[in-house]
Amino acid sequence: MPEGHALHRLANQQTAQFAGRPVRVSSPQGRFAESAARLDGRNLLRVEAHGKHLFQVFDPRDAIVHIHLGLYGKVAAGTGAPPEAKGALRLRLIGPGADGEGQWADLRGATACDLITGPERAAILDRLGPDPLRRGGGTAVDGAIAGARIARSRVAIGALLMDQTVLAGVGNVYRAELLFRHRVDPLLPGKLLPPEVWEAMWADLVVLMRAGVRAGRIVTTERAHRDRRTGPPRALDRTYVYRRTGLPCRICGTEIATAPMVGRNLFWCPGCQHPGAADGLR
DNA sequence: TAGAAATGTTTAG
DNA sequence: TAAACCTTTCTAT
Repeated sequence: MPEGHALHRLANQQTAQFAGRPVRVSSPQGRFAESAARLDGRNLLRVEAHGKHLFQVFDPRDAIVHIHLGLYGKVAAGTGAPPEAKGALRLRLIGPGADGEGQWADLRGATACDLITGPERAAILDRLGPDPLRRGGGTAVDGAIAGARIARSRVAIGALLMDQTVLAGVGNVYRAELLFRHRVDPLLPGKLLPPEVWEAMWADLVVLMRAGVRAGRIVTTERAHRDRRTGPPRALDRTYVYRRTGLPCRICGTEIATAPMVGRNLFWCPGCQHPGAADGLR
């Protein structure tokens, strides 16, 4: 489930599991075997997320495992004895854990799993826009940096939100939900988005993505947040428009529409999201 | 059992 | 713009 919130959650989890201790590193599938052998037994200093990228920093610090889950990469993790290694298991970490109980984490299906250097990591970070979840991210300054890019672009806001050089961590779900929450037409060119609307969207994104890290999934509906004590929300109750094609809009009843945009399915409400409907323009 | 789709990115043309 | 990457899950047959 890899939008930015999932990677930050994963970084927190792996830091808790392994940081500051020696880690057994292997690649049962073989594809990462050479690098795994070089890392095996070394200390894992920390694990960090930037946008949708994960970095496992080993001692000495110039040895970094760069992971990008892509569309279907997954990490399974647990305590105690790891399960029998089967299938395409790219990377397995095993550590002693803080209390001596064994910790393990298995990576499959990732687009990227590479051993890189500090400068290579810096080059990746250079390509990324501000991340609403980075420490100090979520500040108005970071929001303004992304906002400046948006304000001078003729590209549609629905495309800009997916551009990781504009801002890092938003994917197809947050894109659709954020646009709906602010009643923004996805086709609106960036330069026509009023600055005060972008400010509100950025602030909202910080709140939504932090909630996503805590919950381990994307929940954007007020109703699901309100009802959270009655149990976990059903999938279709968690979103306003994402994957709700043909269902009535929760606000106005219009059928939710879908069409490809930047190679991905975009979902929106034609009744709520049209020119002139955005925050601050009502 | 087969097929499609999925929260993503890079590279080639 | 399309293909490739490579895995799981859901739906249809």
